[in-house]
Amino acid sequence: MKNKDIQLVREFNRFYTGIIGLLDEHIFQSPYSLPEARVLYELHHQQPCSATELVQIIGMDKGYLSRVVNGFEKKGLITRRRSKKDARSTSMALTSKGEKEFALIDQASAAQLTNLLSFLSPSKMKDLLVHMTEIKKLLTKRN
Amino acid sequence: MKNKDIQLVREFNRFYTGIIGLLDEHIFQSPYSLPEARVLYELHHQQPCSATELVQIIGMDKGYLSRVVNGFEKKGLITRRRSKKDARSTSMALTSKGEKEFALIDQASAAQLTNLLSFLSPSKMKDLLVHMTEIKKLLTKRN
DNA sequence: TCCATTTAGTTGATTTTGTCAACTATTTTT
DNA sequence: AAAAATAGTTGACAAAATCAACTAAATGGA
Repeated sequence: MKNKDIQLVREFNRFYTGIIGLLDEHIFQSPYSLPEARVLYELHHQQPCSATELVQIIGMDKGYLSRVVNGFEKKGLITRRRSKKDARSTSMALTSKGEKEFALIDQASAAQLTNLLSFLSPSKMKDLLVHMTEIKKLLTKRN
Repeated sequence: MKNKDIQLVREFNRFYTGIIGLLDEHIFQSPYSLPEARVLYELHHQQPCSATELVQIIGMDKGYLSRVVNGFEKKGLITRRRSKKDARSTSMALTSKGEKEFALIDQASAAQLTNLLSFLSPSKMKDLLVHMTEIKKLLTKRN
């Protein structure tokens, strides 16, 4: 593997880290922290699910997650009930209020990205997607 | 702009955030924190430079940077001297020890990436670089 | 020149974020 | 039934980041 190649990939990584940082900024104007937003996102997509599942997906400390999730419950964003199969674990899901909050963040995030990409012509946008798709394919090992 | 397009870009962003997170992990085995490593990186590339310059480039709080940089000085990684033109600002540069530390981190980082990409054939590697270059072009506004 | 304003950097206080280990209550294994 | 493993909680702490007040120097007028 060529050294120069690695340097170029690193340069792209630095570049894209900046882009992602830019996009994460919108969260600072919301009442949720980045990790909270991430939990909300995964809850939306995984529900119903247990804390352990979220820990595995997000790679977050379980103690930390426990607090985040307790906060959500206090705010009425989620419901929790003990699993009947395994009384150690709880089954979590977003309440309609939780879904609303998620939708708010999610839409703001999409809007921010839309804005960031607004200068792209439809054809350039298509190109962008092709490149992204290809990178994802290339970096997802199995084949 | 199509809604679906935005969703796809967001999916790529999530995917790539994971990749970058994976790569950042190597830092946890080094005696430097992520922000310290970042400062070291920028010092290496910008030196000689002032704290204000680093603040602008990295987008870091100046108080925070001040502490990081003071720590570096105590460890003998950098030298500082008052600028003659403007006695408020200091001109910083890496010492040879600082350069050595930077090189260690930098090489470890490159090695980690090399490892991550080791399964790519030379031709796939070339493809990857093409896509990255194109994305960078597309997202760098001016033209 | 003098004075007000701006700028570079430091410091203390505080908040936010994340980590770790101990602990309870269950479940699984043997 | 005892031992080991697992889910989640909690307290203590450490690391990362923010903010405002402060010193010292520079700058831009009146």
